[in-house]
Amino acid sequence: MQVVAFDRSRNAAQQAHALLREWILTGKLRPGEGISEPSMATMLGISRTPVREVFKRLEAEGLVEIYPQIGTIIAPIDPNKVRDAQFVRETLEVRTIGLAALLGSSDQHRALKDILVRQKALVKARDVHGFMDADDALHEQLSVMAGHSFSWQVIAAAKAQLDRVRHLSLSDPSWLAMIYDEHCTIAEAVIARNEKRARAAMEVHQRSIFSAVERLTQQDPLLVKAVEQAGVPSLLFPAAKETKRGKRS
Amino acid sequence: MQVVAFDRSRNAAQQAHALLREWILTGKLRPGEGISEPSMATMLGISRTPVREVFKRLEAEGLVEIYPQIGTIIAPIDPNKVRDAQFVRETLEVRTIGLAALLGSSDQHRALKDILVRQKALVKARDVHGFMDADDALHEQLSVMAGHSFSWQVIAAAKAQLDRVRHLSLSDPSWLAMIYDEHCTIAEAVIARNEKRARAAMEVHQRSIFSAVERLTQQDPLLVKAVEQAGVPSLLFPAAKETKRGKRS
DNA sequence: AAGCGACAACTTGCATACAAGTATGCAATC
DNA sequence: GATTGCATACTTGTATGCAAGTTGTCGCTT
Repeated sequence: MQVVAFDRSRNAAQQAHALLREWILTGKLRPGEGISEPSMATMLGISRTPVREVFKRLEAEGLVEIYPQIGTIIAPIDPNKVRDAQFVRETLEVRTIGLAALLGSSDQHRALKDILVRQKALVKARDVHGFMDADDALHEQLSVMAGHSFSWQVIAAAKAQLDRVRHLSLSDPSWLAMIYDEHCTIAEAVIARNEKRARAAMEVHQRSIFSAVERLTQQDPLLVKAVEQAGVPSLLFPAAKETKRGKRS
Repeated sequence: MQVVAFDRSRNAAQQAHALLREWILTGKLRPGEGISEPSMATMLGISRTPVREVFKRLEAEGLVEIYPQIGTIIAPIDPNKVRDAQFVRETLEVRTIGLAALLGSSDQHRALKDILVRQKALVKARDVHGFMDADDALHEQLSVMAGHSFSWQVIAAAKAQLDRVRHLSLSDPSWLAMIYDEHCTIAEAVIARNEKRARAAMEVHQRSIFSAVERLTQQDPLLVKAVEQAGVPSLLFPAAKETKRGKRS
């Protein structure tokens, strides 16, 4: 029960959301693990209200599942949900990259290159966290270039599901280099204003996730929601810590 | 300050969310109008906590804007946001309809026809609310047929933005018949398993929104967020009701 | 020993009180 | 008359207490 220090002068709920989201995406909180509002509140050094707000938001993002009067768990990997997230992201980003290739200005091309330079350094430093931030920045920049900056929010929500699977499936950060290479290919095509090649490169980039779910299903089946099993939450609390259930006073 | 009766045995926040969302989409709560957690709580006969939860959720859906320590307003129509919602919805639904045409089973074809029969009656009855529900049901069914049922949630969020503009722009429900006709064309193509025709019909269906924003901009400019104006919330409270600001006791 | 009932501890949902910040109207002043 | 300072009532953010429901364990009964 480690207490995390927060900046009291800034919004507690936002900070807590960013933190928990990162913990879930990076696997520090594992699928199926039980969490609760009071325990998380004391852990973060805040009250239940902002924690509750964060839980609701994470539920909307598909990262936790709340069972009223029972408990809350980190959402297990649902292959169907991942498939659909992949569908949403690929569909939007492939069309986005086409527009970005057609509409991007040379200023925006420079911004793209800057991000890639930053990413190159982060790959070398094995900084997974920083790389994922830069990854988001790059894809957001592409949405801006396509003239649909708001659609990035939709893409980001879908991307979170996929990033989580990738992180759980591949603990070794060797995939950073591969993604960086794909980014370079995409950026080249965009800067060359070659719509067709950009779309093809983006498709390759997107499809590289496919195998991760299967790998995860094999190496750690407990994290994956069985297709027929509707949901038996009580069976998914293996990480119940110092519980005091049943102990008479 | 009318008090709304809630079913106390069911989730208060969910009911309140459905209600407010409908009020916003149908224009009962107009863009720019100020709302507050306490006043809405007393109006709905519940406490601030579930109301606050609803406000946060509506903010995530882009239907309200929360300014801390200042107030909350029904989100003005942001042309850029509408454009991007249109982009997201069109991109996803056109690809979805193609898959639905290829993959739909005859059982699902029957379900599609059933929805259309229901819609026909609702058009005749001028039941806008019921029609919009059936509209959602139809588009959700298409997502299911395409094998991506989860993506409906994304489409629905974008669709809300567009439905709101349509409702504000066209108070006369004559557009129901037009939409119904477009639905019939789409369904025909899907049942005929004609992917290309289905996609074309869906594109037509989607593009019919475009003119609505411009019409709204002309007929009621106050509802539309000016492009250069970053956001002056205090100026957007023309509907401040029986305020007691400044009255000494 | 096996089955069953009661209870304790936990969960989230809701209500309410307090805290911090902001805008508005009034009043005093220049 | 215009401006500045201040009091007041509003806003959302946070903390906490209570209520309703579920689960698992203990202990009694059979």
